[in-house]
Amino acid sequence: MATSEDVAQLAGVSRATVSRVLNGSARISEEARARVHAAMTTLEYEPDVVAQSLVRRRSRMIALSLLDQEDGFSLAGLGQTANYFYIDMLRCIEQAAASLGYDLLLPSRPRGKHPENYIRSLQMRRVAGTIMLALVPTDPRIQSLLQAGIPTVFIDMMGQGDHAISIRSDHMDAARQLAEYLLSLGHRRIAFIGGPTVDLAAMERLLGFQQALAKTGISLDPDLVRQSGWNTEEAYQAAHVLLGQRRDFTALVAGSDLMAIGILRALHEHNLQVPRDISLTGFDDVVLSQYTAPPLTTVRQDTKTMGREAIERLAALIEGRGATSLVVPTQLVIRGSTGPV
Amino acid sequence: MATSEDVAQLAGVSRATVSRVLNGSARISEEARARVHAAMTTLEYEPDVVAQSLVRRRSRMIALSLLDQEDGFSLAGLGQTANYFYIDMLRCIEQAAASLGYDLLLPSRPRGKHPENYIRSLQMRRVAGTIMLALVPTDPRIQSLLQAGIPTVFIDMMGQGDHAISIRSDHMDAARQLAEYLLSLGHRRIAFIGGPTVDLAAMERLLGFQQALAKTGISLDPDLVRQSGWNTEEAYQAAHVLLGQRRDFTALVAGSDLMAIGILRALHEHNLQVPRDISLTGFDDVVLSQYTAPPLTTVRQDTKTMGREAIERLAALIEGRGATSLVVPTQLVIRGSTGPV
DNA sequence: CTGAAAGCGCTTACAG
DNA sequence: CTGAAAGCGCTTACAG
Repeated sequence: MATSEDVAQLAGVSRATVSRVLNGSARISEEARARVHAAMTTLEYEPDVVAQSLVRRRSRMIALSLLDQEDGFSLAGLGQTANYFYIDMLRCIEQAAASLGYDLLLPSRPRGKHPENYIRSLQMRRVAGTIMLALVPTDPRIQSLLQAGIPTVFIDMMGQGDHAISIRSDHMDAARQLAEYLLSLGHRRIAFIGGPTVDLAAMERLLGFQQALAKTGISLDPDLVRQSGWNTEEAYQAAHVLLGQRRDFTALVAGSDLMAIGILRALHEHNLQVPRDISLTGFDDVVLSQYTAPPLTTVRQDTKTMGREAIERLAALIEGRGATSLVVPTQLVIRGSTGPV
Repeated sequence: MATSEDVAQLAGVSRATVSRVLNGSARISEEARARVHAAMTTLEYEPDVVAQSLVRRRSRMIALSLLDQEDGFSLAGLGQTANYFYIDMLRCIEQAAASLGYDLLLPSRPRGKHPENYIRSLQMRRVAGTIMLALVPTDPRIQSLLQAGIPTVFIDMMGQGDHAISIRSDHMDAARQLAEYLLSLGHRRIAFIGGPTVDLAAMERLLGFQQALAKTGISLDPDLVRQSGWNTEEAYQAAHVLLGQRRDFTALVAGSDLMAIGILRALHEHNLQVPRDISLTGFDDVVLSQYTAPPLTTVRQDTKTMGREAIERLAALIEGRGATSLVVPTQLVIRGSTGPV
């Protein structure tokens, strides 16, 4: 593999000059630039990113931290139904990162969970920035990260600082769209099985829903509002409990699509047909929600925009251009799981 | 952040000595070792992995390449139902990598798809090895990788060389277990909607199934054997076509759990009840297959073992200890989607 | 516009 | 057992 020295020799210039054309420095004669370019192509030269990282004190890697409330691994939670949504998010992030020439890194963290160790390991790896996805808001690493000044984008959670912004869906508005749609179908007694309300997104969805109903003078029966974990299993059980006690509602709003899948099964087992007996809605619009029976009415999070904006704004932060937080709109998707009363 | 120079000064030794105790060299006096260790802890020293990579010409990063027949991105395919299985695989890989102190890298590949570029970018990043997951066997990068001598583990596909091994499930035996179970329930006319037979795993599953039936003197009706893409949608459609033509079977074997989910919906739409009218089986045992109605009988791939062995054997390859390919057993999981004739 | 030199933080023969 | 020195492949003031 050719080095900048090889290129310099072939082009008859110094390594400094090679470096300058490589980095697009202005003060280079056209002639030198041409010779260097020629040499680079004949030698198939590609700069050594490790050496660059060492001297620049910064790599072109973005660290990914996600979902690790559970056991400290980034991908660990992905297999759980609670997090299927984030898979979509991840692919959009990867795509955006690649188009800006950033690698994605899943750092191993052998030395315990002290947040300082986490930060140090990021610094030692010279990561340019980090994307934090779906962490619990109390994760101690968040504070350390904000203090360390590593450029950071939080997705789906709050968090700001000089070098940090956040990107989230407009959960309240999403819930409003769903509520208005159900109201338009004539539903008045509506049950709600949401995610854990310690989770901001879950809380916002509940609030948005309540407020939209209130606007029409309808209030949610507190006993018809339940919560469960984000995963399919817990939602399934919560639905069972609810159905054991109450049946006097015509629509049921689930906190997420994957929760809706569990709830669908519970309804099924209670011999309730969807949407004939009960209308059911999800949240997120994961791919799978097209394949339930019936397919789910839900509200789509715009993962593509979120991923692209996350990387672009992170790049701006890295390059010192500054960036602001963003709230991304959602879109109602009507399918077969909802119908008129 | 402290450097080895700082440690050396505080401990009253040279950087060479610091480096030696860091790397566990034998020829170090107990006293020097103790002083260096003391200095390292008071300074909270951690070696700079970038500098190490540069001089050792090798990092502690393992590159991940997966699923990118589609558009060149590693995570792109994960969101599709066809690949939900690999999410499980990934988390097991990450866990194993972390426990051996390897980072995982998702390299961006801006410069087109030439396999040489791919290899060069891995070399420039000094990756220690690569894990290849679920690529199509004709992917040109595979050959280049084998030639370049970068330690590689192929998961779920063949491929061997001096520095490469493969790890796969025993698909034929998995299909045999399924066949024998269905036979024991009294099924004789069985339909099969498998994955694309250009895919080795799909082919092996079909063969294993056929052979197990043949042992009992039963042959699969060729017209009852169909194939579709691995995803939910295509399987759904294939099932529709099949059910439009034939109904004279009592069991249907799907090529994967996610395919089974699509097929389940088609059966539903044809007013066929599972398992009363037709028994249905999946493959893989993804988390979701517990939550279909009814839950799926399937055969579990041991992702945990596969992930752990992949990383451990890759580490062996990296360290020049050598390693051999591995076939991992599967396990029948009986749930509600199958019943007696 | 361009080159010589120093330096990024480590490791590793080479001597002793 | 240990240190001085060279080197990994780049970038960047500093001069000119």
